[in-house]
Amino acid sequence: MPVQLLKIIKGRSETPLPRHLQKVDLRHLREGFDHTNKYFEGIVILSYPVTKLGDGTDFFKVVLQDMDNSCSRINSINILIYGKMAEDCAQVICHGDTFVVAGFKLAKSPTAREDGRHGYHLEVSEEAASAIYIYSKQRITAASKTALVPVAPKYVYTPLNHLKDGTIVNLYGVVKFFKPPYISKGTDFCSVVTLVDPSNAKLTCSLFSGNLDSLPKIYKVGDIVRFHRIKIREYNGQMQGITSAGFASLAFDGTVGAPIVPRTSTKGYSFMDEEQKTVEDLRIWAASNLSISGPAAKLSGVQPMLFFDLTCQLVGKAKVDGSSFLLKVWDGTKCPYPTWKVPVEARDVEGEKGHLHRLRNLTVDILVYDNHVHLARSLKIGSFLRIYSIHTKQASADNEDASHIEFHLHGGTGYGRGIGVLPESNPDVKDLKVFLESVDLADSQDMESMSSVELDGTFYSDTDFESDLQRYQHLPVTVLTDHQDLNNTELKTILNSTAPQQYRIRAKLRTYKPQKLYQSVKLHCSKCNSLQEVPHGDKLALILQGSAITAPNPELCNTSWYDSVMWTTQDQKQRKITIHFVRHNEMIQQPQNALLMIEGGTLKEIWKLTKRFKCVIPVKSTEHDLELLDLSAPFLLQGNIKYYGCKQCSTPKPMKSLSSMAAERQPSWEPTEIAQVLGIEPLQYVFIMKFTLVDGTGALDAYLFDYEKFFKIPASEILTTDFLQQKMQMIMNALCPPGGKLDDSPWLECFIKSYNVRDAMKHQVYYQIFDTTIVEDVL
DNA sequence: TTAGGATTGG
Repeated sequence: MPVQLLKIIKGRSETPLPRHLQKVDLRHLREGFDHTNKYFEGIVILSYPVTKLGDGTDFFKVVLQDMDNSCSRINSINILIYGKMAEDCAQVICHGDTFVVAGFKLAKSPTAREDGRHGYHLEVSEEAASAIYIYSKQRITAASKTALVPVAPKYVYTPLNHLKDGTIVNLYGVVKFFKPPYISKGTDFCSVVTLVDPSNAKLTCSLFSGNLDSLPKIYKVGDIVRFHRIKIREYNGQMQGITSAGFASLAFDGTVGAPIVPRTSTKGYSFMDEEQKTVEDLRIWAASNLSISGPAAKLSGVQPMLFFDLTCQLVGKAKVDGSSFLLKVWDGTKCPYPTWKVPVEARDVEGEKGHLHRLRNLTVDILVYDNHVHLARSLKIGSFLRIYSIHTKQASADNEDASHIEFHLHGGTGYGRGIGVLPESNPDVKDLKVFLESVDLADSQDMESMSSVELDGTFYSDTDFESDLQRYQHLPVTVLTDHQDLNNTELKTILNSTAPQQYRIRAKLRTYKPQKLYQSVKLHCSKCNSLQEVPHGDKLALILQGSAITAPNPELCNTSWYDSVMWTTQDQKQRKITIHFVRHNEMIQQPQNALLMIEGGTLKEIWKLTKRFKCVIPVKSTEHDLELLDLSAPFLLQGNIKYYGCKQCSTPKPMKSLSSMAAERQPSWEPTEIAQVLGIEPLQYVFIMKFTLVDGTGALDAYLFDYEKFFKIPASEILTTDFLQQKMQMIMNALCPPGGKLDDSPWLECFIKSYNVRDAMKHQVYYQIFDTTIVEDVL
């Protein structure tokens, strides 16, 4: 077959395909069959950016959906286009185009298990005498918008246990080991990084770049990285990663709950909400699956004859000889042992003389050797460093002098030995700066006499010191968002006063209920003021099962404002599922903006749909209209939030009421608006807790009724988001240390209101916390 | 190309 260039044809009848070509069905793609005169036709549902392979060949990947088998479990296939055709094709195709490929080569798809597409992919290139015909975009047809074919993210990330030799992949991982960038024996910088992920596989990567900045900015074990276009090779029976053309990386702090700020030198990188979730999930996984050593060592805590990583500031530096270089650093704490001073002339030390003198009792000399000299020489005075795997060497026993310790950074890169420069934005640097500024140099001068040997255990560890500091500073962990002008009132006075009144108080949290925090989340109707439990998933599953018994009414399919797709499950149950896609401007909206209604879906199926589509509404058919299910089920699912309506205050309307919203210029599908047009009084998620507060004059139970202001965590999201649950637990542990004495508890500053509750039998005064919030740095 | 994790010399 001759090489044919891409053709764009307006209507398919205008230029028919060559007559010798016969259409082949997805189901009939088999190895060993002769596909020479066959062509495959499908709809473009996804395409990826053109990339270059290791050898410089252009590469373009397109995913096609087979319209003849759109209801089959596997109805899409990857098309890999190489060389000139890749670029030609990428320039003209659009999502939704009809795409014909002839003269393809069939090969096993290495990604079939992950992407759920056909077990084979089609390879297309000029060399293989392939031809591609693209029919310009037509109005979306029913099958392509079933969009159970999801519009996948732009990048696919391969779990570490699915890596194949010779592929170029994108991946995420948690750093288990790393060597900070060093100058290799070749022409580039090198960094070696070992990653792990929840698949429990491990991947060691050798990363090279002439540009230091383009290597991943990893500062500690437990950091999370995202690599794009890393080449996978097999080496000594194990998979290995290596930089390929176009390699790019992002790195993130691995601390659960820390802000997710990508560290990268790449401009214009893509980073979606979904990827944010990936990072947070990996953090949580790593927290319980990766042993990350405790808080970093300080000079005050060094042990002789060991290796440690030191975060410090560079005060001075000097050349010693050809193979060693001196770094004078401090971290604000004092090393409890006498330390070795490297003999160099004071005039040969680069650094601010006055500063060097003032800090002389707090700085230590670190001698770095061989391959580290070059980098050490380039360091700027005042910069913040992390020096990895410093050896604390005790002076030899036969030395007549008093024993002292020496700090060496030996040559080589074993165990990640090396020097990393930390940016000012690094959280550890921020902490260190604050600490350095607080150091009273007069103290360290006085301590000089104590420095020889003080090993009787009277030194406080840093954690003791910090918790003491917090205890004595009396800084409250909650603050008022208003009423700053009020004075504090003692709890005794409040308890002896009549209600209703408002007070500012300063108290400690003795205990709280419920202790199981998930039990504190309820649903509240602001109209009738009722509270109810959040329905359990099992209950919802039952309601959905019940509604699936009602067969969808075909007359309610494909109306003026939505398009419907109906199919029957392949399993024994032969369940009928119908999805109604609401149209806007005669078009189905992009999945992330689209609203759909589903009949007969299971909880799992609905859950999956919410990952792709903005809004999902479970419905059932009646004789004349689609209707909401029983209000024990959510009237709407959006993201990972289920929205419920109040049974007492709602008057549900048929679904056609929604058509007016669809006709709006830009339907926002806001839950409150949807609720309104459907006659639903929405319930709000709320935290309800009882805090027992004490201040030395009395004890008072105050209720917390909080949508999200107090904890800065939306009550609506906590039940479905692990890391928010962890965060809330950490906040409560900070407010009320478990098992701790009251002395260890921090102060809370709160605004409370007293109010009367009377019934026929009795009268009681209650208290509620208002206008109060957790301080930013409580964790 | 370089490194391919796996301390300890000066």
